[in-house]
Amino acid sequence: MVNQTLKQEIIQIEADFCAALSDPTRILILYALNEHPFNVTELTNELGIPQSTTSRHLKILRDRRLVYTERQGTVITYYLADVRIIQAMDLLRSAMRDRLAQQVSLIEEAHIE
Amino acid sequence: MVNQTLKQEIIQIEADFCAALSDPTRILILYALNEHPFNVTELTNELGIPQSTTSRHLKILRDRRLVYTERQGTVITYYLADVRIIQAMDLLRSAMRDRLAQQVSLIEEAHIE
DNA sequence: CCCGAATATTCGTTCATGCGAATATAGGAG
DNA sequence: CTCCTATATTCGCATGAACGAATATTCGGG
Repeated sequence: MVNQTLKQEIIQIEADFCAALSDPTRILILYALNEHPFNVTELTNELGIPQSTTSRHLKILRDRRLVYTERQGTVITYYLADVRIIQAMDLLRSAMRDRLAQQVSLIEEAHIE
Repeated sequence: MVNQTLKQEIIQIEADFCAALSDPTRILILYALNEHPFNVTELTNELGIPQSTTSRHLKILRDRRLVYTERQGTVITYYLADVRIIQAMDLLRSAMRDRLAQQVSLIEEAHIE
């Protein structure tokens, strides 16, 4: 059996990976990069937030290998590292939608009675 | 086009959903519930943590509809709400594994040179 | 109605995270 | 070497999340 400490570390890495996804700005960045690559200035304009905020979020995504970069001169272009990240988000989104729909219908039933 | 405020709220809900997944204890709980349902005491023993901690985490998962409950007397059994949650985690896990493997091979290449 | 077991909540503390402004660094042009 | 643009980092602050101990609630049995 696998070392217990190792297992805990893997789970911790997985949690960190998910933590990267638990911020609205970073989700928007990932979905944007899923459309096509962007550089920092473009993303900043796209999101309408300060440049330092964009860079801070990109660092978090970069450190966790959710995105990667290419430099052309002073411009740095960001790419989505793996399409499975978006696939996972879409799965969560569909599960979430069903949970919320169920919740809504329960509320509606309650009103009828 | 969809209301911008509404879009932001949906993204926020999605972020909250992911935040529920960004804690090692909660990930362990979800994978455990994927095997079979557990009640609070069983989960507490399984995880080896204080009972209040288990309940606190379960509340977070419950509020976000990642799990649901059934009561039998004083015992409350927890169920995984949607298998897609685990599917999404597995997708993220496989993407993560590839990123880490790539990182490791880069380090090994650096040693050779 | 009271007790005990199961579960949930509260409390105070500690640690992590997000923010925008300001500042620092890096690279190309001249 | 200097300036300009693009990007990254630092700073102080404010908010949020996790923890364990202690306490509260809920339910069934007697």
